[in-house]
Amino acid sequence: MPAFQTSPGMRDILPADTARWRRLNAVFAEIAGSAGYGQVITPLLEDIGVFTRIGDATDVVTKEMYDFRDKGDRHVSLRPEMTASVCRSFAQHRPAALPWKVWYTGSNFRYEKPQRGRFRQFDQVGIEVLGVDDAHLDVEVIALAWEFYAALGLTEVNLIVNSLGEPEDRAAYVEALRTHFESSDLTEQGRATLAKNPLRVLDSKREGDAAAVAAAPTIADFYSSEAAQHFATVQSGLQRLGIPYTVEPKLVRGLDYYRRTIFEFQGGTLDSAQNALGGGGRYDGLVEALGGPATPGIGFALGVDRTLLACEDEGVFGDDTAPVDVFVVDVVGGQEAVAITAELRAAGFSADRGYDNRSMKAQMKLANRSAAPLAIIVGEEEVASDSVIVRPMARDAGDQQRISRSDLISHLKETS
RNA sequence: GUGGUCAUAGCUCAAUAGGUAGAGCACCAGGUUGUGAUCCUGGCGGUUGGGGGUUCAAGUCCCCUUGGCCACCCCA
Repeated sequence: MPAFQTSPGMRDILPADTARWRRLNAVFAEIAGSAGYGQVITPLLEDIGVFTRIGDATDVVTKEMYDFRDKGDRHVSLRPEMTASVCRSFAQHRPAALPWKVWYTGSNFRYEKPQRGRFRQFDQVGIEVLGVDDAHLDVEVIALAWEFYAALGLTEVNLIVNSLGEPEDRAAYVEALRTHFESSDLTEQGRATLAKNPLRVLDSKREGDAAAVAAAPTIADFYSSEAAQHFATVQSGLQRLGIPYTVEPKLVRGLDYYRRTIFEFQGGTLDSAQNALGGGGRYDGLVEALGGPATPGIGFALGVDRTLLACEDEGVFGDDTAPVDVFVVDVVGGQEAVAITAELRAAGFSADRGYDNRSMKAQMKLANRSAAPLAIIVGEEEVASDSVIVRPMARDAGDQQRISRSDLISHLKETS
């Protein structure tokens, strides 16, 4: 066992996997960029107040934050999510041109018990839009996430939407829920949840709570006409775009700041409890809570790790390896390889080489393992005749050739 | 945080009722003078996650601890 290993819930992403990470991020950046979103990069560390504004009924804030006092005695926390940071950034810089459309990618930290698809340091990609109340924006935001999954090649993704209504609707509904559950048969844990946040009882997976949850009042009965209209516009927009969705009246989300439209993407292939690939919603009021002007906002965050798990389940990744163009085998000391790889790279070819002056057989094995289509071989004969061997590595790629040393680059350019 | 389960070479796993650790892959070196991918031979490699206990003897039993996984919880 190694003397040191990663902390619980944290891990190294090794070269074998990072290609997928880069692809995922590249796809996301492309989609967000094509819709007029700019990237925002916010600090990993924020004043803890930025996050406590999110709400005191969510475990993310009350139990799971990596908070501590820095050397200046500031109470800070590693960010447990991105939305609050983005809203803080908006309140701090007050961009004049609205809407402010941004996307981001990065790590978040939550001190939870790790499981598959649930890490203490986990990555998200997401977007936030501040300053527009339009229900059509809700449609755009949801559609972008949908497009992203499609662009990755995922097909088993289910979109679930709901509306929490206007703040007053939501408040009235919460009271109705409280009344209902207080007179219902709930488990002990269910009662504890009820005391903190009645909405979350709807999320219970305990059998003992199932009957009470099934009999609970539904949010749809509490919508004001504005909320109902907003939600109807969102749904008709999704239909117009041909995006399949399911309305789930019992969908509630973990963070307390959501109002009106909320949505979640579930992976059809993920049978574990961690099947939420991503989610988001409207959070009008969050910027104000962070000291900014009253500003409507909406966005989503998608879990990179879970999305990658879904990609793996659906087999959307082909061969990730990106071999170099050329592998240089030098059995005359290595100086030739130094010069040749430098020339090749300067000419635009990617090139790797063998080291430690190993035997030709050993270096050829390295060349083979590198999957480079071509090997350049330099031995005594080549040095003596001022030439190199250019050897195609594939079985059916023909014979090797001896090329004049000075013609190497031009020869490769002609044949590639 | 609660409950359950697992932990053996770099990786995937073996090891009869406790008797003192093995295979495949990978890696390295050879297979008659420069050339890989197949094949053959050999080699490297583990105080069996860590600590303590029971026993003549523990990878195999007990306790503690660390970590993975699963469920609850929470959420992406």
